[in-house]
Amino acid sequence: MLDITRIRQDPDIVKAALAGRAEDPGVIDRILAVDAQWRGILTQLEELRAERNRVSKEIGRMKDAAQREARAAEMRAVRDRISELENQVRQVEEEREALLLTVPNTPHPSAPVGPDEEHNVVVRVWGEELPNYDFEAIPHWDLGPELGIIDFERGVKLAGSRFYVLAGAGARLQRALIAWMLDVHVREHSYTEVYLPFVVKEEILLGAGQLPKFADNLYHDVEDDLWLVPTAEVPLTNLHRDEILDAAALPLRYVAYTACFRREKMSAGRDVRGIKRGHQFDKVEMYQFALPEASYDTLEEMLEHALTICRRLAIPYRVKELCTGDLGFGAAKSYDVELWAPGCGEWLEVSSVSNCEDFQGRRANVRYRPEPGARPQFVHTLNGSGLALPRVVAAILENYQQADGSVVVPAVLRPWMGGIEVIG
RNA sequence: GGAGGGAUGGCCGAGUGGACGAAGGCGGCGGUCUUGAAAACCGCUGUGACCAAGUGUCACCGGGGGUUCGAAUCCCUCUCCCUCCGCCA
Repeated sequence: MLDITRIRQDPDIVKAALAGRAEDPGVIDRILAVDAQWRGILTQLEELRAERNRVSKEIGRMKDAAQREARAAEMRAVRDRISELENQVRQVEEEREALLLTVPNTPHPSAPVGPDEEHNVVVRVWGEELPNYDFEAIPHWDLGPELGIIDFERGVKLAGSRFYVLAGAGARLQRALIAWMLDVHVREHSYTEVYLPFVVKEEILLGAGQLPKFADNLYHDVEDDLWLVPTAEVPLTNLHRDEILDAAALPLRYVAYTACFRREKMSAGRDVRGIKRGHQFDKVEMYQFALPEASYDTLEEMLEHALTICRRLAIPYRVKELCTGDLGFGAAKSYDVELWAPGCGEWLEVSSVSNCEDFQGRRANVRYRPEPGARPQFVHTLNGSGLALPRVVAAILENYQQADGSVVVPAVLRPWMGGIEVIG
């Protein structure tokens, strides 16, 4: 959520920033109009409340019953007027809040400007020598079933399209990746591992920015009004909801494994083959609560943490800086990390690392106190996949395949694979 | 799921209709004293909002609603926590 004070003070700057996202800047004018209305009503309301408080105290001190009743009668009218104004204020406030919740974050000035993903900028490429096979690399959706480690038919039987079953060494490989990534981030990158609920309340989705705009893409349990998490970022953002953190303790670093659930309504018909885009997938997520002055250093650092994983898997990757039109709703600046998959001939997005600045901190009310006695400020939050599992599995299968159809297990994973060196 | 008991400031804990944004204690910060520290004593110590920006006003005692001139206090409701029973990985 954007700061209403900032919108009041610099509406044109905010509008210009949103224009870069191909977002309708007219919403800012509507917010300003409702805000002005809200302030007008609030001023009247508070004046009346001040009068009521003053006179009520007088009444409490009065001895004469008739005089007392006369004043009380006057105050009954004031009370009714207050009640009317309270309803109006609440209504206008809700309207303002509802509008504010739909406005995306303003991009950082360093984000490349452009309307869509065509304008993202590749900033780094690693692994110049793409694998040069003396056989034709086949895609994971053929390789997996042949090895008996990915079962699409039975996934569909159980849960419908976009679900699959991992079996044997395939399931083991995914579990090994999760355990290994968590260990690397905990031991080498100083994150604290947390295990989180996979379902959350509506207000938690609002805090992270998935609601109210993206309800279509979420699974919702109507009976208990709980939502399946689309990413661990959602509960992590709210982990310190309504808290004032100790500035000396920042940054706080968390890493969590969760399953992620997405209805993929917006991507219907896209990426239907393979395990690239399913309704359920596993992910190891990095998250940091940072001081505002440090958050852009933190962003670079988190990107490195994700790239460390890629490099140790020895799979070629590239890093893209997202342009203003392709940034996620809450992000001010993002990098995407993609692994090369020679079988399907695609770069697979395995990580997105973002600085949301104080956008989520304000929505989830996570603050810190800069100095003892100083006013609390909103923290900056950063999230980054470290990494998203199915696509890493796909990339491993396609990069490590051999002419006989078997797949070599990457050296770093063997201790987590019970020493298995080859699948097949 | 059934029965009962709770929810007050960073923490503990008073407060059953009017001078209560809230006693007291602990913790924290500052000071006096001290070579230094401790002890003792003194002072300060929640969050947010609005504007006419002031020794200003308003709101907040789990959430929401109600009664009243006036609610931490009375009523309704929801959530969460605790105890006992049932069920269960």
